Amino acid sequence: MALDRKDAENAVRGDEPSALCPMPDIAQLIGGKWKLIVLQILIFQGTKRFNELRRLIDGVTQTMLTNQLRALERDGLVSRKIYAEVPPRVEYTATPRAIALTKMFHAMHEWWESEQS
Amino acid sequence: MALDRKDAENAVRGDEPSALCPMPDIAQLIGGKWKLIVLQILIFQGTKRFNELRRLIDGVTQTMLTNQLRALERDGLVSRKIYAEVPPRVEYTATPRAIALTKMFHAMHEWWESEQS
DNA sequence: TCCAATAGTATCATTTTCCGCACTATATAC
DNA sequence: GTATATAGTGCGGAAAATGATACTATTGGA
Repeated sequence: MALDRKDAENAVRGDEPSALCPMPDIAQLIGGKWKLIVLQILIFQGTKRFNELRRLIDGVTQTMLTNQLRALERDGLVSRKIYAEVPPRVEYTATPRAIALTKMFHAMHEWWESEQS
Repeated sequence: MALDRKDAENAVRGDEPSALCPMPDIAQLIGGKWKLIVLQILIFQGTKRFNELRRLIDGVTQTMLTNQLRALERDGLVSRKIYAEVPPRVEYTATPRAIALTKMFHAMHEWWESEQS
């Protein structure tokens, strides 16, 4: 059920927020080649360890996965728990801040599905 | 109102779609430094001409704006109408496919707002 | 006659992002 | 004693994205 132009313009003038939040700032948080994929997995499949993510994400390198996870952690979107074991174990979990993105993922998903028709 | 972990996991197992659509494909369409900004403007503020967009988007160069608009047009997200006038006039409009992203923008907006608290 | 405005294109430079490879530590298993 | 697994770090380079600059066409107006 696609919205038409009228709906879209109402979204600006009505009670609804205008959705004109700063995209560059948002891109800073969830942009980049792997961040959305990582978040998608952690949000919808729960906690994962480093190498589990590595295996789930096709084509990601160790370096990049580390980078992106560090950035997500810095921005409070994932939490990192280290277990003092050998071999080492590190688990990554989506924070509430990340889980609040669930609706956005669903909206994206619906959009994507409607495209495939 | 942030969702908790349980909600997130239910989203996978319940009737809801899992929201595990391919992020790389989506990034192809709406990734890039300027695309989301352009779409945001065209969706929520309606049709704009080239130089209007240029003035609205802080820091964008002519080259990049042309690039991104061409890419969006190729992907059926904006339509381009040329008026045979002098000086030339070219108007860009969000297509229904782009307007269907409205919900996603709203979800992003809500998320962003909830962050600022 | 020359400048202004619009919507570009072409070319090259730069910046940012990303990848490959080698390297580390540790304890357990063989 | 050697190999294995995990979760990394560090370095250098390639590739992709982005930017700067100069150029085009047209015509109305000073």
